[in-house]
Amino acid sequence: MATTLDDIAKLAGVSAMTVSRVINGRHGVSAATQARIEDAIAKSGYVPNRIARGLVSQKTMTIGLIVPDVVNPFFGPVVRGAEMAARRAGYRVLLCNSEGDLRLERECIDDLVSHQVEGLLLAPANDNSRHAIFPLLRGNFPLVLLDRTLPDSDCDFVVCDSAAGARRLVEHLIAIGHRDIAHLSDAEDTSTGRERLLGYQQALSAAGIPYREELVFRTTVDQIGGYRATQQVLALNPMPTVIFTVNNMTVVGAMQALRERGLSVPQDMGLVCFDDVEHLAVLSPFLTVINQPAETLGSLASQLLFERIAGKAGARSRRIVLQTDLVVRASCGKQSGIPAR
Amino acid sequence: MATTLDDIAKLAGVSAMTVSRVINGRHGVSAATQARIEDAIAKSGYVPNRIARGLVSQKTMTIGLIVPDVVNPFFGPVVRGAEMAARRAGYRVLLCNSEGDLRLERECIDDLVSHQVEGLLLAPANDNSRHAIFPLLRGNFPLVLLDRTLPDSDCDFVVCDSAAGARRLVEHLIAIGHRDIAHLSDAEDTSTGRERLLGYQQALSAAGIPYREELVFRTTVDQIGGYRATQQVLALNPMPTVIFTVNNMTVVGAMQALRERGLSVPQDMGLVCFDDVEHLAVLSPFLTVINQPAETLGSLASQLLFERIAGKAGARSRRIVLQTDLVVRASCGKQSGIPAR
DNA sequence: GTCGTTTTAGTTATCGCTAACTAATCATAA
DNA sequence: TTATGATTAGTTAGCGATAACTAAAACGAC
Repeated sequence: MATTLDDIAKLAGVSAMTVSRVINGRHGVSAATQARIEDAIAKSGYVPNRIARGLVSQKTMTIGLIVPDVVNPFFGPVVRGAEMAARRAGYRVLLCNSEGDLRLERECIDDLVSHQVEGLLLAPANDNSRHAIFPLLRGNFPLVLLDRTLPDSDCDFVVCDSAAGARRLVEHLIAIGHRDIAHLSDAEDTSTGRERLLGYQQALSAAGIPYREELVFRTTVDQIGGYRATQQVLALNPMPTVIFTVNNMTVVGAMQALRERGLSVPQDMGLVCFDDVEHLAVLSPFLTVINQPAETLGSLASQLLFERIAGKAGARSRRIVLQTDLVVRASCGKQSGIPAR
Repeated sequence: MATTLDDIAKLAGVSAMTVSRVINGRHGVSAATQARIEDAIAKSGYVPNRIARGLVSQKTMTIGLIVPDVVNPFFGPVVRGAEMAARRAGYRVLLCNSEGDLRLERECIDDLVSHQVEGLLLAPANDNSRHAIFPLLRGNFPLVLLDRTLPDSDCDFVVCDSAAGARRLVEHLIAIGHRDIAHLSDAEDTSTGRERLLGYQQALSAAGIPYREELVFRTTVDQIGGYRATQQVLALNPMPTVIFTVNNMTVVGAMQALRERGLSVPQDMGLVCFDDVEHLAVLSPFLTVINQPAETLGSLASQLLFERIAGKAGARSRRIVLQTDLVVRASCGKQSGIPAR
């Protein structure tokens, strides 16, 4: 296991350099010597030490990927897309889970840089993540943001068009007759949250429906946040007819709160959200959602990153905005007969 | 960005060794010098190179984690559990997605070893994964298997009691009146598949119901496998009254096939499986399942691994078998009034 | 004031590997 | 035969950090 290049060299009766040449497929080694060395390598189960190689070549063949929540089904495909693209480029992915915590996220960034990743894919926790990436940007460190953009940060990114998606979703709600539409938004410290709120407002405005501040609830974008915010929604009098939650975690909490109150969807309350979930979509297709191309997001971001690492990217930052799909199912109520997809 | 310890040393007008001492909090540096060095570090944004440090100390502070499918919601919590436990121990996780492919899995293993991970968590693709780990076991490389065991491999592992889980699930099906129970099993090349089949047989046998080979369908444990196998089930005459699928991916394919044939669950056909899915469980709790403690699986496996890495584990392999929960919901039919959980 | 001890800082070698150079061998051409 | 080049293999140095040792001050005790 712990064999080194020198061990192999001794075993084969040659110098370390000759072994290195064989391993890296360089010419300048006779067939006989090569065979002897390959034999020794096979026998000893030798595996080259990439760490040492990386020290010399300054290439570690790893990139870092930081996501706020690996359990969120949205990030599964993102990770997969990024990982596959990385593999195709001969790279490995160091994955970190920031849990949406800024301190942890910063720790992850420092740690990954310290591990000499050649580039970083970051799905930021929130706007304040920008402070952690400023040093990277100053140092021209290859970095691609994912899912969310950051203010004041001139940087490559791949995101979805949250405003357009939200607008389309709310337009649909309006079209089927909803007027009082509650929105569970995040604390307005993420680009996605802001844009989804914007899309919500735009759709209302286009339909001539006044925007009512009291129908928008700030929450953490997790299950418990959705649960609490929904309790607030249910305290309204009169209640809205539908709830639009900012993502697929809040919608779970919302559903819990609705069920606790004995309200059924969509009869008593409509419920729609951002992010589709594969299992749910097939096994119980009832939630009307905006579906984001998560795997594409991951693989595109990887590709941008590798172009940067290879120095093929130029100084200007590249901004990729992917479009989303409206998937109408039963949970929005009214036209509940509309078939899935 | 590319600053090194030597750069800092020059900046502060000291030797590299003195800087190293400050960074590692060793004593033997005067307060004045220390302040000067810390100043230089802060100004330059220097981050120590762990790769180089690892070369000297032979500790990279990384472990590898190989899962067959990051998109499978079962593995999300597993990854999270492993990652969090690793962080608590000061380690980082190199995540690889083997896609259930043996060649890819072996590549991942070699690659991770080559990256000098100090240990490896492996959720094996199937029994043949054992060939890839034999060299590791021979070399006493810290390794913990996860989710599945491997034949002929004396090795730490953390798995769930699949046989007991399947037995309990099928016992329930029998108890509510099912007699013709189809089972979508895997190709009988994984411990989980075999044990779930065993549990199925045990439950039948205990109830005096003869085991019928023609009700068991071998399939790949993914969506398309579940889809195809279910088509075969539906070709049977007479059809069984319920389908028990080996995991949460096959159940999705099964559902697709049922829907295509216009069959509804549980009225026309019961459907149950291994693995719960958080979103599904809350948003649309209708699938009767065996729930596995996935996050615990991940964090326990990590803990075992760190004990091994620290040399506190001893020669004997530790075998941890976690118990599962039966969650009865509507999809198994008959007693569809039973509330969720 | 001398000796010994402690504190502070610098030197050297090394982790495993490779770039760049050098040395030795052999073949070929003038 | 000697010069010229091609081929094969070895040597040296260095990637960035640290362990282990050494050297130079600084301090106190007698």
